[in-house]
Amino acid sequence: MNVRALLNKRIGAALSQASGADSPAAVQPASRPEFGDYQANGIMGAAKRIGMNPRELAAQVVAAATVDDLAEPLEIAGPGFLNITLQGSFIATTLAAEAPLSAGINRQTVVVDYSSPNLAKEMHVGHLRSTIIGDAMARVLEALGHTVIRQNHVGDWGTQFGMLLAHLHDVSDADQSNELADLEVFYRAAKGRFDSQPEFAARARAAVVGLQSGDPDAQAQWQRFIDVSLAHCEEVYQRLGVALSRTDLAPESSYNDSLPTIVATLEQQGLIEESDGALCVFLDQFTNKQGDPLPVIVRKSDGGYLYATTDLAAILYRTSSLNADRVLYYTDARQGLHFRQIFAVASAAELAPEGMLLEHHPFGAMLGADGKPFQTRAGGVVRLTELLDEAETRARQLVAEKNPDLDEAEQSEIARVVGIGAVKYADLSKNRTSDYVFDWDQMLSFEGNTAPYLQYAYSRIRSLFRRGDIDADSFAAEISPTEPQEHKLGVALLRLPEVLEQVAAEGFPHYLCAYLYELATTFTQFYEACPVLSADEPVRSSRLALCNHTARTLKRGLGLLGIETVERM
RNA sequence: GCACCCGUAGCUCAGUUGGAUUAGAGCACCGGUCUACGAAACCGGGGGUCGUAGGUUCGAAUCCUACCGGGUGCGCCA
Repeated sequence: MNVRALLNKRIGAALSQASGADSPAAVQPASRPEFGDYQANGIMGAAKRIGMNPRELAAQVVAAATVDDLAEPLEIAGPGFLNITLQGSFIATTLAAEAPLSAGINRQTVVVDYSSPNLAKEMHVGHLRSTIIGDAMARVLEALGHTVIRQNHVGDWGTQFGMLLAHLHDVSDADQSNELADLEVFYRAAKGRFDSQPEFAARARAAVVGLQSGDPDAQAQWQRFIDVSLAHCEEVYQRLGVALSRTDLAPESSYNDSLPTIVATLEQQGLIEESDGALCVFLDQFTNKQGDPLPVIVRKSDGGYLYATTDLAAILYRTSSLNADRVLYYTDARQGLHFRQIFAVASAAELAPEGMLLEHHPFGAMLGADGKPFQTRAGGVVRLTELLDEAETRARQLVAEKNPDLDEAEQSEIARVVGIGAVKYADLSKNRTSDYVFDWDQMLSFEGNTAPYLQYAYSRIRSLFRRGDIDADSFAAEISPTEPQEHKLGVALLRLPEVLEQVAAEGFPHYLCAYLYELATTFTQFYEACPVLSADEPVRSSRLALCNHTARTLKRGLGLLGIETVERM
């Protein structure tokens, strides 16, 4: 149950009735503990609009609002705030009921376009943010009951594959597996020859033509290369715990056949102009350096198509074949203009129906501690496999330091969960729109808003149940919050649904991280103040139930971020 | 030149779409808590004219305008 939405509804209704106009109640969690659990801010604004004294209006709202089944009597405060404190019994029954997260959700079919690496090379840190953030969003949307269709729009087509195929052609069959084991090296070798050997470059271009015209040999070689590259990606996805499989693939090449149709459609609509031999769509709202209209080029002067055309084809596919209500694109911020243009063209050409939501959710760059783009010491790209290796190595050292008594296998497993979780959480916990600084020490710290801190909080609760010899899965007891820390923890536990809905609406997983961190700190405050196992019944059972609920919420929340937990660490 | 994003504590970041005469966390710094329901934790302290200057109003880190500073993008790569 979304308590915030419920309060908005109830108080909003009273406000509309009292003010005679539709006004949002603007309920949000209280900014300070002395103001209760939630506060309604909407009364001042409504009073201004109708020229009424805000405190008078507040009094009428209090009289008209029916909240006595969930809250203590509403309090008017300051210039016209309403302070809301939830009843302990409401907290208890709501937590006990455990309504599904999908309750009350207007279900949509949502396409989430994420990861989308270029298959010509190995996955590197540039792919990390899209992969992690997109995956978390897909999980959250799914948990809320939406139909989520993951789309991994991998780059498997284009001129660069010509040189890769030409180079592959020169390698004996026996050596191919070896050569392709390191795609980064392979790519550099091919690129080196392309730039320095005219004969090779010519063959590379010929290979592109062969590929595009459906030459069986070229196709077979290409397919082989793609398979190897995809296997690399899947290895990374598996290690990251990212739920992308071959069925989620929507490679660029899959749109090849529909590209001429897209251009023809645009032509029929009279949107196409020819400029220097290229077919373009000009839209007034986009201008170039000279202030002239900026084209979206959909077909090059040599007849080839571009990613703009492919993206338009993808929009058509997603609306007509996938029946998407909403499409979310997780790509870096530099592509912002591209997507604004593509969405505008799609709208002008009516490729997407009116109500369909196309949203680019951009993110900033990953920077090193020096504030410059995150690179290896040599200045090269950091491969994801290497990054994840280092995360596990560093976590392994920490585990060995902190808990040397655990056996080797368990230490390794904990290191894996903590190391990978730390990398993912560091990214997810920051506002995705800005650049972020990648800092090993910060993300692996057990202090502050980090994955290890949350995982630790979880493992402490599990430890409590072990110590008490209580089976958490079958444990059930009524929660009756009496101490302030118990009340605060109960309210925090109720907030998961409203936070998830906000994440889904705005595409910001860091809201969920902030929530989980707050939940964990609220829990430790409770845990410091309120003895559990040594308490007398029924307080003991009530507190155990709070602990159990907290552990489940932490695990569930982290799970929605794609982060695992361990029973001890 | 135009467009988009961003300037918040020494550092890394929040700030729920305009809310509460004390702008929050975590690092780092200073000082307290363990013969442990896990100290991998907790409690307290110092540290900010929210880039600058105006404006809008009961009320601004948040909205508007102009500057300053940083990042990114702007015709046949993706």
